[in-house]
Amino acid sequence: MAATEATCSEQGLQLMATRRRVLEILLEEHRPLGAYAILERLCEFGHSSQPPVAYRALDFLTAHGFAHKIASLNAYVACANPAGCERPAFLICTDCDRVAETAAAISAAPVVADAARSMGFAIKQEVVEAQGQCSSCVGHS
Amino acid sequence: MAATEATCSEQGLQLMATRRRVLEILLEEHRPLGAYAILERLCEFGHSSQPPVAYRALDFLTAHGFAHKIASLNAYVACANPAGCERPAFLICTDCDRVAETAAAISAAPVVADAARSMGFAIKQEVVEAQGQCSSCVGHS
DNA sequence: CATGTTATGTTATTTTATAACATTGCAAAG
DNA sequence: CTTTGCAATGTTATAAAATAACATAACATG
Repeated sequence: MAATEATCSEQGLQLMATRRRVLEILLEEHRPLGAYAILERLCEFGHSSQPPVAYRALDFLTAHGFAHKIASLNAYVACANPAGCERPAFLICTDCDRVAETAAAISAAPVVADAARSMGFAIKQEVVEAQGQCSSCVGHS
Repeated sequence: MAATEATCSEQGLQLMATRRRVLEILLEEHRPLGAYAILERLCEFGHSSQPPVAYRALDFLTAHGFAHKIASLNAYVACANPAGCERPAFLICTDCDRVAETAAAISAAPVVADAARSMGFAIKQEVVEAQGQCSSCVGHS
């Protein structure tokens, strides 16, 4: 949160009330939240409850790397390392729904990087999400 | 297609009319198609046009590896290598929308694999999707 | 204070996906 | 054969996720 505020004032970004509140909501949970779940929470705090409210805040947060969208869940999480976050990868526990963020890159996967290079494909952005069981859930079923 | 038929009879899977038709539709395109685009095509061939029709066929095809869902697009593509497909990765061209499939695995990315191992996270399934420009589109804008 | 830009509010709609229940077709057990 | 049980479809309705489009407010700054 502090890191985010710092980055914002550095870069002249406006961390407005709604955006800040959405980020707080995401930080309070350690799990991915759907846009509509966020919206519900938002309107408990007196904000309007129309979808664009949530989506705009999420657009802002994800555009600047303060939060990430988990494509395979259609859900959002706060960034674990807003200061130095590039090409994040996610480990999603299918039992407890918690998500761990780790620095990565497909580029770190020689197989894919090589394939891309040999086809002349220029990678701009990556989605790397692994689903499985976290250490707490591994034994339990 | 032949490979798919072979696999089906081997494993006692039923490649029914709708499922076959959906696979053909996906094979004809080299691009990912949304479920509703598929549905439109389907009903041109006399099938019912209710969403579950498409989704059921897609569930079947993806469950058995004959097709894949591209999570970052909410769209579906035929598998490029139904015979030996495991842990596919996708290179998605944002200009021409074409998708190349390549064999991969996060496990192939030491950074992520190590992170998972050190946290005791057991990876079951992976989503690896890169967006960028394919060789034909790289110069053109 | 006029002006342009950035952020919000609001209404409506589109796109994606699933729940739930009824029906059909067919193969294997009786 | 027939019945019984499963797998696949048909159908209606709804949920869930996302965006379009237009109106309004807030506010720095020239």
